[in-house]
This record gives sequence, structure tokens and C-alpha cells, in this order.
Amino acid sequence: MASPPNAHHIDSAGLNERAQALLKTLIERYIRDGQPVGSRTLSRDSSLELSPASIRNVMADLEEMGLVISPHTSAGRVPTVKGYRMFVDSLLTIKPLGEQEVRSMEVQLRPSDEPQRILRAASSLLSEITSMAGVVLIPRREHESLRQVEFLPLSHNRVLAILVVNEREVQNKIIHTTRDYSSSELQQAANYLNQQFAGRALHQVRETLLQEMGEARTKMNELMLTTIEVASQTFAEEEAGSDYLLEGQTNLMGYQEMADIDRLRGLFDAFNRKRDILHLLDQSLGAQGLQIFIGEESGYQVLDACSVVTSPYKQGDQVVGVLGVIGPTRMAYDRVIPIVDVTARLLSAALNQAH
Amino acid sequence: MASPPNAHHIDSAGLNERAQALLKTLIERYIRDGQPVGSRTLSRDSSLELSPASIRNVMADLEEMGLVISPHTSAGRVPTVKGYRMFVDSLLTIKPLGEQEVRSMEVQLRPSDEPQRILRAASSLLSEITSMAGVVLIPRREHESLRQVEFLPLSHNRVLAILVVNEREVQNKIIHTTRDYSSSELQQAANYLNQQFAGRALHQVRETLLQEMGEARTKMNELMLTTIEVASQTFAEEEAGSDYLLEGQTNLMGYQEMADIDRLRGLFDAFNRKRDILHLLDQSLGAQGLQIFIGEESGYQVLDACSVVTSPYKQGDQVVGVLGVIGPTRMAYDRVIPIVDVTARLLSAALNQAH
DNA sequence: GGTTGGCACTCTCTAGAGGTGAGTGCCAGC
DNA sequence: GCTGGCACTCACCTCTAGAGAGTGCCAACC
Repeated sequence: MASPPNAHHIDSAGLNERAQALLKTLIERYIRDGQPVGSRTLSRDSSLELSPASIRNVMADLEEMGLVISPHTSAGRVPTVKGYRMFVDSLLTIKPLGEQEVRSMEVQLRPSDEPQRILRAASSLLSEITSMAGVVLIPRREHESLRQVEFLPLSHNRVLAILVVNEREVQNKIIHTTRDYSSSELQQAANYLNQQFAGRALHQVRETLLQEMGEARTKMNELMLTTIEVASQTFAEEEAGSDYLLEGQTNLMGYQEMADIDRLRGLFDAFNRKRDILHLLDQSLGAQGLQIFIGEESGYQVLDACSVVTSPYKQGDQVVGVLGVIGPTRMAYDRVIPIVDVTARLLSAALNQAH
Repeated sequence: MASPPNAHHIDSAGLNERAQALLKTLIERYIRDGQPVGSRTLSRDSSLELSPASIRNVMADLEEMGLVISPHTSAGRVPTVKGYRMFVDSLLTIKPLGEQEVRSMEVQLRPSDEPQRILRAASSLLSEITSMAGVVLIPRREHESLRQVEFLPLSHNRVLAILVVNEREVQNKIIHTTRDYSSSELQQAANYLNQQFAGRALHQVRETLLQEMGEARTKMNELMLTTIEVASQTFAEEEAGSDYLLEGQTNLMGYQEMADIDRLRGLFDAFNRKRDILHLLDQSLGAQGLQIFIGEESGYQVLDACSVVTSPYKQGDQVVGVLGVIGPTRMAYDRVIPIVDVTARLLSAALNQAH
């Protein structure tokens, strides 16, 4: 299933079948009601016919291996990150989504002229059906191919550059020039650029431009100088880079494990700061397939009490972004995993299909 | 001073000078350290030389008038909304901002080609210097005047419409037409529209268009039909309407009066839902000058523990938006009021001054 | 030898009791 | 009208006791 070999993968070897089964029921139970699970409960819950005493022996082993821990002497056991990891990697049984459910998701992700709208819809969708926070990384300009460029003269040495990319997305930029250009000068420059570069990736355009600029300028005619001036600014590297859409943050306030207001504030600050979350999502962009970060695995302290489930989505056959869900470590992985997986597929489909 | 006669205004009549002075020190003290203020403290703090016992008599009067309340029998007094209202309306002494402070605010609100950027800067600025949440209502399209319109043909009966408004703001819209138009057809349509409507307000353009559409179509030539088709869509009423920029929400998590996670969630949900906050800001848009909503005065339950200080800002000599600060009722009004006031002025200045 | 019941032990949680301190309301006297 | 005195109230803290849940260990059983 969607869970590929993961950097954090823990082998289930060294754990007999019974221990695995018990770990599984323990975690399922803990996910269900958030209380430490004791041996008596476990004995009733598991299909194994074992007395609490026997189960205690197994628990002692699991604790020694660092898969579970008891918050204090007389409480039941709670899974550790390592425990969750093993659960997710080798014990989990995924419930595939119902057809009905998939269809209703599909409705919310209909194709549109504005990709931004679909991305936001995906983020909302994720947050709504999981009751956690949904996140969608916005495709970077790098992946975009130029369809058309136009220039409009504004007053005071300013020119409005309009880029149409990917057939239906539009970007504007106001650039400042050394002198006022006439409408027709700009028209000519645009024609030249469209002829030369339509269909190419933006970063290719940028590189080629840089190269041409390097060549002796004296050789160039007036038109080329104009073109070079406006184009170099138009296609200049954006410093901003990547960004994401986050929805349903407030859902996270509903969970007890987030009840600590300082921890919560740290998390929300991280959402606003964006850097850490972006970095995490970028990582998932590289890996192929669904990714799960459990608790401290993410490497960011603010996410210590959270798990993040991500999946990349595509435009054409190229991965352009990642989407996912952020919630408490104690989340229903068996539901969240297929939800993230399906949403990624549906989003890809919607993006590839013009309105 | 910035505080205009307010709908909630309470007359200070019926309160002798001493009572006023004591209410003032009580509220100042309470704002400073958030604890109920007792008669002993008040006796030491106020410049009046009165024993605690005398002060208790005054307190009893103030309590009867509903200006203060004691959380329980043996605690000091805490101001009520009505108390804050009187404080703000007639007792408050405003500290004007230092020149230095104003200058450093000015730096963060430099003019820019992108008004959106300045608005965001204003919001951040407000949140940073007050350590509360800053909010800026985005000007509605209604207030914008058309400078230029252009059309680019896309594939599949789609046309990209580009509006340049207010000299330096750009808006895009993809519209769907009944047939493919050629570049030159669109160019002609754009020329016509620019000639007719440049400099007019968008809503004027819309009205005139509707009128022309109503006239018998048969009289029109091909060009006019084209023009009407693309223009009517381009200038169609936006359903979205108004929106705002909110920064520093997480600052609100620092205050004890917001420590209740459910109340906090309600507030954050309201921020996301936007409707209530927008409505409140719209109200302030109508009123001229600085406005203060204390606690329940706003009329929205989620804001019961908050105060909102707003001020409109202008483009040219027309009010186009509102900005403000949202924080706990117990805020330093004497600082917040001039900050909001000055920020509104600086923002207006920055917007009216092209880069 | 794995499994089980028994048992002592540990730890959290809750409720109640008692003490302390801050602050009040009221009253009599200045 | 102001003030000191005094009884009273209430939140808050600490301490204690008891209940409940669950554990670890051990000896016995199959």
C-alpha cells in the first residue's frame, strides 16, 4: 500500500506474532480513546485468549524494546514514536475509502480555470474530512512553462509584464525601466519573446536570457536591447520561492494533546513563520509516494506532538507539489492515509484537466 | 482628540471628581497588572490622600453604578465594560507617540508598487508594536478607477482580461466567450473601452455597460457585440466582496484572559469565517474617525473578551478601508489609540504616493 | 516452560479539613 | 465626611486519607 520503505522504517523482526498482535490492538485502542491501555483491557480486546498476567509479560518486553511506555507506574501503556512507526509500517490495516466518499471528494475538486482555487479546495477538503489541519504546497514557478508574455506601458518608466503560464495561470509583475517605452516597442519585444520561448520552462527562459545578455551588447540593435531589459526583469528569479495553503488550523485546538497553550502557540507560530513546515514539505516533494512523519521524526520541536502525512501530486507526469494533513500523533492513520492518498490523486487529475 | 462622540458614550455626569479620579487609577492599575484592585492599593496609588475605608465607600458607589465589579466578596474591583467605556470616553490621557517611534513606523510603510504589500505591512506593524492582532480591511473594488483594460486570447474560447486600476494595481480574470476571438478583434474592443472608460470608477463602468446592453442589439455592429460580450464579463460584479488581512493572531494566545482554549478557538474560527469581523470593520468604515468597541459592545459573542480599536484610511480624499487592532479588553488604550491613529495616517500617505 | 492467579506495591485522582491572606461591609467615634 | 476597628467571606494552598487502576513478581499449575 501507499507506505513506501521509509527512512525511519523499523523491522518487525525480533517480535513474535503475539507481541505484534498485542501492539496492534494496544495502539488501535489508544488511538480510539486516548487513555493508557492496561493489561486487563487488552486481554478483553484482543482476540488472543490470554490472561492479563501473560499480557503483562509481553508488555514488559515491548517496553524494553521502546515500543510502548507507561506514563507512571500504575497507568496502562501508551505507544512511543517507535511503536507508532512499527504500527504504521507493518501492522496497520488500511480501510479503503467508500466509493460514495470518493465521489463526494471528487465533487469538491472539480477542475477550474484558477489552479489556486483547486489547491485551496484540496486543503479545505483535507481539513474537513479529517478534522485536522490540511496543507497544500503551492507549485513553484520552476515547474511552469511559458505560454505567452505581454507588456503594457504604465506611466513613469514602469511597465506591466503579464505572463501566461501552464495554459491558464496568469502572473503580473510591474517592472521599472531606464526609460519610457512605447506600446509598439513593447509589442515587438513581446512578439520576439513569444516566438522564441513559448512552451519552454521558465527556468530555461531565464538561463537562455542570461546567456544572451552575456554576449557583447554592442552587436545588438535597439529592439534587442529593449527586449533584454524588460525580459531580464520579467523573468528574474523570485526571491519568495515556495508557499503553502493551510486550512483548519483551529481543528487542532480540539485535541487534548494540544491543550497546552504554549505548545499550541509554538505550533501556530511555526505555521505563520512557514519556514519549518515548508522545509518538511519540500522533503516530501523529493521522496516519491506517501510519507509519514511521526512526532519527533519530523525533526522540528514544534511538531513533537504531531504527525504529518503527506503525498505528492502531479501536473502532467511531473511532481509539482505536496499535500497533507497535520494532526496529533494519536490520529486514525488507517483513515488518514487513504484520504491523503486519494486527495493527491484527485488533485492531480483536476489540475491536468482544463475546465 | 482621536476619540469622537461614540454611540456607546457614557456621560461622566453624576460622578464627582474624586470618584472619577479613583476609577481612572483603578483602571490604569488593572490594565497594568491584571489583578483585581483593592482599596489599600488604590489608597497608595492615587494622589488623593484617602484611607482605604473611605475608598471602599466610593467603590461601593461605583459598583452600584455598574462601573466596576468584584469577582468575589474578598477580591478587589475590576472594571466592567461600562467602566472601560467611561474611562476611554472621558478619563483617558493619551500618550502621543515619540517622534522616533513614528519615524520607524514610517519606514515600514514605505510606498510600493503593490498596494497589497503595504496593507500587509500595516497589519504586521500594528500587530508587532501592540503585541496584539493587527487587521486591515482591503479596499473594495468599488473604490477603484479604471486606468486600462487589455484582452489576450487564450485557447478554447477563453480570454484573459487584464485590468489596471488606480494607476498601479493589476487584476486578472479569465472569461469564457461564445466563440474564439482573434487578437485584433480583442484589441479593437480594448481600444474602445479604454477610450470610453479610462479614469472612471469601476462601478460606473459596470452601470454604463449594463445600460448599453439593454439597448437594441440589432443596431450594433460586430465590434460592439464583441466588446459588450467580453466587457460585461470582465466588469461583472465580484461576488466575493470584501476581505481583510490579519496578522499576529498568535499574539493573542499570550494573554491570560484568552487562556480558555474554547474561547480562543471560537475567536480563531471567527477570524477564519471572516463574516463577523468583516461586518464589524464595515461598520467602522461608515463612521468617521477612530472607533473603539469594548467587550460585548461589538455585538459578537466571540469578541466578548476583546476590544477592537479601528480607524479608517484614505486613498485620495475618500475613505477606502479600515485598519485596527484586536486584543483583550484589558489593553493599554492610551498607547493603542495613538498607534492605530498614526498607522491609519501613515498608510493613507503611503497609498497616495506612488513609488 | 509458558501461563496463570494472587498479592503487595505504586501512583494518580478526588474530596475534605484546616489555615492563611486579601479584601470587604458596617459601625462607632473623631 | 473621614477614619480605624472588627467581624466576615472567599479564594487559595497544603495536608491527609481513601479509592481505583494497574503493575511487577512469585509460586503454582498444566
